[in-house]
Amino acid sequence: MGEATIRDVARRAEVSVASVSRALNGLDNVRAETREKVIKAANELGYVPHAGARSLSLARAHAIGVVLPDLHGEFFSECVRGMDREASRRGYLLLLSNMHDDSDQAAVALRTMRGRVDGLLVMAPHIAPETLEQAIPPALPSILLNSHADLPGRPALRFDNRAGAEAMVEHLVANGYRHIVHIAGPDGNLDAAQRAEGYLAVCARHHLPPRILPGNFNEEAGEAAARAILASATRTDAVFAANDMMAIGCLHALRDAGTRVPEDIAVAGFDDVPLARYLSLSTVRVNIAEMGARAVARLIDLLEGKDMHRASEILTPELVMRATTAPRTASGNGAAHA
Amino acid sequence: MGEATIRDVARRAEVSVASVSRALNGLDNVRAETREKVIKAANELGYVPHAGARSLSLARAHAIGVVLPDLHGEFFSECVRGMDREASRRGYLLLLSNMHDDSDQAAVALRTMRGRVDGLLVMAPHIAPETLEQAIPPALPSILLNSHADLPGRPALRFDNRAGAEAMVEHLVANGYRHIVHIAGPDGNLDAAQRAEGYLAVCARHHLPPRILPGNFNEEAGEAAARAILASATRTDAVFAANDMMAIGCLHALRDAGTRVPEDIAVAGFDDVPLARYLSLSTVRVNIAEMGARAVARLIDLLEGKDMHRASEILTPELVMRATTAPRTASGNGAAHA
DNA sequence: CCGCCCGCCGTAACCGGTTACATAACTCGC
DNA sequence: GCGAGTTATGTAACCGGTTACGGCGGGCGG
Repeated sequence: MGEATIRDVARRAEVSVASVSRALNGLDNVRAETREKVIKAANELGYVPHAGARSLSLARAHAIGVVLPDLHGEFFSECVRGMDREASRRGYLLLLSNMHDDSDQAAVALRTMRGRVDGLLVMAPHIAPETLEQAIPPALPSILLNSHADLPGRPALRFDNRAGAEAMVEHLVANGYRHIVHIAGPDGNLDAAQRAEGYLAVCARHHLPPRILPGNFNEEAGEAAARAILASATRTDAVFAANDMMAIGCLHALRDAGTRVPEDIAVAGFDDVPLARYLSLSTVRVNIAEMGARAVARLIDLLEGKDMHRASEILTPELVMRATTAPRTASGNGAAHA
Repeated sequence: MGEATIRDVARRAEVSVASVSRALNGLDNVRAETREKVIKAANELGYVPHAGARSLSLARAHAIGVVLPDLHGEFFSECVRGMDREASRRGYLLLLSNMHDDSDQAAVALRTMRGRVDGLLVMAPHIAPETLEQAIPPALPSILLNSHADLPGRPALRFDNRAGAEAMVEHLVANGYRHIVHIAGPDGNLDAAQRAEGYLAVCARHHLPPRILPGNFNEEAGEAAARAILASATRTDAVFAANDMMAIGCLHALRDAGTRVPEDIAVAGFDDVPLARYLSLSTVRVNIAEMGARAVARLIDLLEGKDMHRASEILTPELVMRATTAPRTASGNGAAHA
């Protein structure tokens, strides 16, 4: 019971606590002999410094708080993985708190971080900037991920959703598609809104009539959209969904109905979830892990005063062209592979 | 700069720090009037208690440390999600540290948790028990997840990999398959070893000749295994891979080579990753999120002295039967759906 | 009217580290 | 041989909370 404290080590090594602290932290103003005595005593006692006490007196916790919404699957784990990689490389720990949409809960999560972490990484695409602003302890350096607006003192990192969407729609146009439908993401979601913007911009540029179907990022919404498309009188030769899951739902529903993809209708998504590759779904890749790592890197730079670039940063996603948006040919150019 | 401390609040409310502490923590020995003064002052100053200091004096951090290996994708996120759900429900935070295989690094990760967390959740299927034993600070309550042996004072939680594997192989046998090959996981991985055991047990039970191909949990290993199977003279009518990713790799490679699944060769995996459903892959579902949640629940019970069940716990996985292991018929019973 | 008890509150010690400052010993130059 | 400078060490204050303990005033029983 009761781990050894620094005073136990001091007693055993017959020196003062100050010397123990100095010896173990590698300060140079201790005699080699003393240092050895201390290290010996520490080993014998199995002494491990109490990080909590340490961070209290240093006013440095060497931990960063991560507050994420309830995102699922790859997105979440990739993000955390990237963060962890960078954090552990630089000697920091991650304090994690999922917040489940509810914005009160978010506030609570943020408060409980006070005094445990040196800085915050907050991803909250669904929370209003003002709410966020007042929920974050003002003195805590923090970086916003994929959030709404910029907040005064807090740099942000986000993907250029709009550019990604534009690139994809341009790609569709270049491949000969003209009647492109967009399946939107949920209302109020920033990523979704920006992707829709990109779609609209390209439509306007090429004088194509835009057509947007509602969605919510779930597979079912994609299926529903497919049904709507098939039932509708308006001609459609390509679908650009605001995320991969909807694209996949749509893809399945279309094929089940006997529609050939891409010969009859092309389908594209956004995110490049692992599934996408298996289904040969064209999509826009956002490198989540890298975003996480960058965020951590920037936050630590900020914490350690090495903050060279103080502006917000925008990561450009990459177009991934696969079979579901193959160039349009004179007509269906061969059977779907069995 | 410099958040308000409890002494600032005390000064402003014109009471002592003790009263502030009592008032804010809801103790009953403060006059209502005093409590209000304190709360008012605290709000005006935007006071948020310093969790680090709090945990130092309470010897309670209300945080639990999670040390996970570098697992990817769903497995990781599901696990963390389950943990977080339970933890936040009970007012705890998660301190996360991925350890990247290297066992020194694991030791470091574990040490830095001292004094920050009240308990530990350790998943280390690849680290020897002795190494683990001495790396975990002895006084820190902890629960082992999917690890090798039981350690003296530390309860463990694990999946019954063996039972899951047996169930799947029995299912294959029941569906008429007799020449079943197993693609193994990486050496030294406990999950992998137990799955192989289950496979061997069923083979022995039915007097079927076992055949094991090497693997490493990656998709490529599955593809390689498929090539080996196709090239080999020995007849094979079913493949049971130690995890889904290998099963999926195998599935693709087989189909690319023109082999029909399941008519010519059935394929089964283990894990039930989301991909499995899309590919209609039969598999064994392990509810990772639940394991995470249970682990957290048990750890907190332990911490709070509510530890009723002190034994290790074993979760039984569930068989998920899909198209890739459909019952064997007289012969191929129809075209694969277009 | 006195003593006791009780409710409310403040002072100060404590959690386990770090570190400013004081001190002591020792070197060096003159 | 002595003052200045250097180096190694110890003492105690501090980080920001919690809480044991004691004081004080008021109500109450005797």
